[in-house]
Amino acid sequence: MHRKLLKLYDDLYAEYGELNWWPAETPFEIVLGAILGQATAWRNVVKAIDNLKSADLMTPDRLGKLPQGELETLILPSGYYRAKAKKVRAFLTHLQAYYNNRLSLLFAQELPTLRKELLSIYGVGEETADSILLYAAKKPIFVVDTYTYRLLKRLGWFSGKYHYGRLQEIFMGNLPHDYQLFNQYHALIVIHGARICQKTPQCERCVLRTQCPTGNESGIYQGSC
DNA sequence: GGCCAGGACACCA
DNA sequence: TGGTGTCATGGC
Repeated sequence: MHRKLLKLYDDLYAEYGELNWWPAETPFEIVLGAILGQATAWRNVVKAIDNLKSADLMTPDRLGKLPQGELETLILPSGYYRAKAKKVRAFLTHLQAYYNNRLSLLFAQELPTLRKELLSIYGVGEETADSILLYAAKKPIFVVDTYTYRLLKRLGWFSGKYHYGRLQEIFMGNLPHDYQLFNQYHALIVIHGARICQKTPQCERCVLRTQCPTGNESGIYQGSC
């Protein structure tokens, strides 16, 4: 599996190159993006983030003082806006209560401790916690998402239903725990999946949905849909 | 008009 | 522990 994972990485890297994720200006923006991005097309998340930026609310201090109703209105384009407003609020409440709104203090902890703490916050599940850990706190942990699941299923490297821990173990149990590697690898998987699916959402030949028409082993669709 | 998008949680058996 | 319903906007 070690070699296969590295081969897949090389194929994706050859296709997309260095990506330098996450697409955000600050760690706080990454946290917000991780929450607002739950089960949502990224273009809609960008609209919500832009609204917050335009209102000059991209700090825990200022956003924490914003009334719930106004927060809901600003993040409306990202969908599930009432539920997400509660989640953002829960994170901000935690950050204020225990770290005086300083992300750097929160992130100063060891990975296992920090992960457990993030998971204890309402609205922060495994993927959101790991996205924050990897991209905002720069900890070496592999982020799993639906694209990861589809790709590994397609490649025949994973069977059964979606299971975060099992999917994560495939990568973390067979690759060096390197921050840069995990960062780039997950970014490549998402860019690959998102590009194809955004281009042709209904395409039956999409490698991440059905069978690859070329039958290539890498799982990278090498034709045009 | 229907499908889908970088999940998490509540509830039930 | 696993399965299902709910949350919701916006692009194609």
